[in-house]
Amino acid sequence: MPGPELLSSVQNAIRVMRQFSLDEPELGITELNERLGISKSSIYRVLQTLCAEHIIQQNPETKKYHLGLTAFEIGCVVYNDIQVCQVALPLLQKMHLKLPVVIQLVVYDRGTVIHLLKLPEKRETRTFNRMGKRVPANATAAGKVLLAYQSEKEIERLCSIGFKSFTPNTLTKPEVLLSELAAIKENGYAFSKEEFKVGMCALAVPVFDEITNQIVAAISVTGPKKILSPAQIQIYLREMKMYSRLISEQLDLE
Amino acid sequence: MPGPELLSSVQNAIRVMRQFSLDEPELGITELNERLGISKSSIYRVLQTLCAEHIIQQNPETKKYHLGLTAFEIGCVVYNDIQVCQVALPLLQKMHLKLPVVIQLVVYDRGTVIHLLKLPEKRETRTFNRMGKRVPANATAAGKVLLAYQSEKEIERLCSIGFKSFTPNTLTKPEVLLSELAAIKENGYAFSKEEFKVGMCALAVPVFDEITNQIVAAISVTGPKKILSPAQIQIYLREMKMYSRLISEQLDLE
DNA sequence: AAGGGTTTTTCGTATAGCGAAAAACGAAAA
DNA sequence: TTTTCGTTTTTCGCTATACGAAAAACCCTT
Repeated sequence: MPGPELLSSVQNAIRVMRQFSLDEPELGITELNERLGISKSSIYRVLQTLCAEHIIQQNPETKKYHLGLTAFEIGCVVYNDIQVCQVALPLLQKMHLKLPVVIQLVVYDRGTVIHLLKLPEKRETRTFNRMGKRVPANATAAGKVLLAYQSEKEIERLCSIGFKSFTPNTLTKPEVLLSELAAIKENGYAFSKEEFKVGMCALAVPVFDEITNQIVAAISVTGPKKILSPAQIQIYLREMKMYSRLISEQLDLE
Repeated sequence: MPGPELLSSVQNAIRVMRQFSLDEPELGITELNERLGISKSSIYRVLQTLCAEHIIQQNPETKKYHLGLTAFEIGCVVYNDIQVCQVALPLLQKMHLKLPVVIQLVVYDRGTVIHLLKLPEKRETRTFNRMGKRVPANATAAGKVLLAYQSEKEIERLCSIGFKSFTPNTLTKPEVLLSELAAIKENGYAFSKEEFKVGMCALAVPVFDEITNQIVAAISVTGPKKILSPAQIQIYLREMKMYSRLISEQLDLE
């Protein structure tokens, strides 16, 4: 395997783009140089090129750089491509009317999950933020559901890499995780009790594609410990499973 | 001004990324080669590089390429950066409860406007799609509002380039457009009667930053001709102006 | 006015990235 | 099956390109 040679300047450009995050939306050349170890001149040229296309924009005040509207535009194309978002949003909004808790839709991506949608605990609250956030699959209910239905090979691959821990409850031992995944497939849902954030619990169910039988996403409900009492859990699960089925039904209709 | 030299392979990569759209989410090497006039080998190498980072993914069935989750992830960072989205969404949702029509939030970008949010005519409908869509500023109500408050220089620049027409009603003549923009600043709102799509009308008001007094976005209400009767327009405007003010007030609080 | 921190620019060199063309692949037709 | 056509990959030299180091310009802060 020669591995087709990749374009190093494009790789640099991508590495630069990925440095920007919610926590650090603005970065200067020196910071990027330190973080990436790419020479300042290269960083500068990469930024110039990305700026010319408005993938990145420069703040004239601070001289620092941040992601621009073209990046947003491209990201939206992906979002609109992802069929399950389009189908799920109106349905989950309906569910949200009945159960005004934090409802999320997430997909699997190489050992992590990415948030596609997030409905807040109450209407009116600051809402769809954290869309696009990536979290590890082993530490969340939705992640575990998605993991449970991945191929053995993929699961093994992740086990061989190892898992990060976030709270004392995070599942990191492969043997523990594997039996948990088996149980999840058995029950059709996953529960996470403070495995990612202390004090927070979550419940998740899979969403399948009816034709291929592949898992395409997971729906999760998140909240503080007390919200998810055993009695409540049953109520939530009922709704979640129903909406999961509704989404599945609509998935291949178009 | 020598114009700092830009990285051609990065430029190629960007041009490739931008080819993907809602209408053509999947493209092959040959198609990209035809559209961009870049040699197939270069296209191939660019795609390989982007694939390695999951900016683009290859459909193993068709061998064609489409934008990937990393592109979504990056786009979301931008979205979450844009303060006005975060502030406006819950407020516009409230407005939407009172007025269940199509409500949009858009920003200006070099002669065009980009949709940040779109609330559908009714709850439950397929909703936030068309986020990220780019439309010309001269042909929509929101575009005209945003244009009205741009610098003279910018407006002149656009006039010198010229405007595209979409319907018989589209404003393309600079002198007509300029007097329209003056009227918009006078009235504090813009109206578009079938200037972009036949049968469709729209109403838009500006959203300002209270500190800088700069225009940061526009709120628009769109619908078929009959929805926007003169009497209705007054009702809509009242609400729109109120919510615009509410958004402004919250903008710099954080 | 001077200093430390930036961001830009310059410059020579090595190599990365280019295009043309050949090879491999794959689906559909014969 | 074999052939054909339209893809996508790979190969291969050459040249232009993108590289890093270091110098220059800039810009706040003191």
